[in-house]
Amino acid sequence: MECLKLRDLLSLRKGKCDIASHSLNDEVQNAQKENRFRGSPRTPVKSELVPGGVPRRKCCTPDRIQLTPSKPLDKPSPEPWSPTANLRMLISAASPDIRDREEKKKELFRQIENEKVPPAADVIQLTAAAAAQEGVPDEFGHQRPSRKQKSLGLLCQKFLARYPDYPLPTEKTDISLDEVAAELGVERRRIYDIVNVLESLQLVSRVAKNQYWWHGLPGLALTLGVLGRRGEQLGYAQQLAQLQRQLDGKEEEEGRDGGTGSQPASPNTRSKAVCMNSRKDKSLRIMSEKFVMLFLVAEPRTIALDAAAKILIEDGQPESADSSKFKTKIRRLYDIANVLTSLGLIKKVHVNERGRKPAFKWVGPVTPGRPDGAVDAEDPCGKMAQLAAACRLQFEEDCKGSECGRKDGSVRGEAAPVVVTPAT
DNA sequence: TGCTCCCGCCAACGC
DNA sequence: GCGTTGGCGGGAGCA
Repeated sequence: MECLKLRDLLSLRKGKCDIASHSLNDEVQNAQKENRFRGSPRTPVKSELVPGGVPRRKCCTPDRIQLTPSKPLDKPSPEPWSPTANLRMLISAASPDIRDREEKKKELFRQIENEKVPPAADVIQLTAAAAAQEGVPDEFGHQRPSRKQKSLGLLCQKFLARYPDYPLPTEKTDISLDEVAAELGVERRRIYDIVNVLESLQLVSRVAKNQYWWHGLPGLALTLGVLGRRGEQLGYAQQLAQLQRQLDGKEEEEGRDGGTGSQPASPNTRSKAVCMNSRKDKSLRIMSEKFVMLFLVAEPRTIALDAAAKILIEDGQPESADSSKFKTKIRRLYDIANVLTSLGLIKKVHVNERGRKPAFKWVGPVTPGRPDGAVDAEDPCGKMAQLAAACRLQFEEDCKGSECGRKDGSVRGEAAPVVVTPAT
């Protein structure tokens, strides 16, 4: 039943598959769209600020915004049984964690909307997390935001709060990096970090210098499907399992050689398609894609940070997996993880190996590309599996007859992936 | 003490 | 040459 409704959703966004495969893989087209801004150059968000400069969560098109300025999450949806509503309900029902997150999200929006005249720097404090932690007084007794209050995750939440989760297919929401940075009171550099990760999930796409389009969550299931399949084709599951075994057995050795002592994954498990050396290939967007791929193919869906870092380092530069590279990769993974956590796709956990080993657990929808539709141990009712089935159907429908459903599993703009052979 | 990750330098890139 | 983009690592906050 739910699946049929999701199929209806697809009819609204035909061609999304092309978009996904395009921006995931087609560097050439990315280059072509440089400075070719196809939409209206204005950023509607600015006009939606309350006098104090607090961004108000958008729920629809700019026109409708003026008519219905109240936030969408606190009011009944105008289309309570729309396909997207069904999907959201499924997601929400599937996990208490996700329900908690929704509540926190509502609280965040509530605070942002209710607070009056907050200077940009103070906006940082208007979050659920910030409410629990006061800023640190400086030498003048002023409250300066704590480290947590300035975190990328929190910044990402505020960023996300500006745009509707499920924009109408017809509406084009522009994002001006300069404006967003100014309104959130941060440097543009930080916005790049967020946008890059969002771009890896197709939640936004770059249309010109400083300009992005907001796509929102409707295409997320499709994107996860594509990433999941690519992850499988790249042999990430085998790499991960192999590395996990190595890490488990060589903890002591690892401590001596700076944390990169494990042998690189066998060349057989590395696809030529992912060899990366250029600046672009090392971008946060690519790294984020691969990080997500790891989650989508991993079983269980918990990945230690060091394991992910090793795979991502060795993916591109097997010969230079030194300690500094490892540390840098870890830093970047933290950046990515913060954004993914804000999106509610992963959550931080610790695996019990010699105290607390940082790891992240996938709490988002199960990848639709996964054939098993595996039921989480924490999902005994199988609601996640239900969502997985819905997502899988959506994914397959979207890809039917389109290039991203090529038999070899490759996607448009990308060479057919090399068949990988797991190392013995 | 080690984990976490903010911050901003500066180089690659594109026009 | 200049503005944009974003890799990178120092170092400080935090548990």
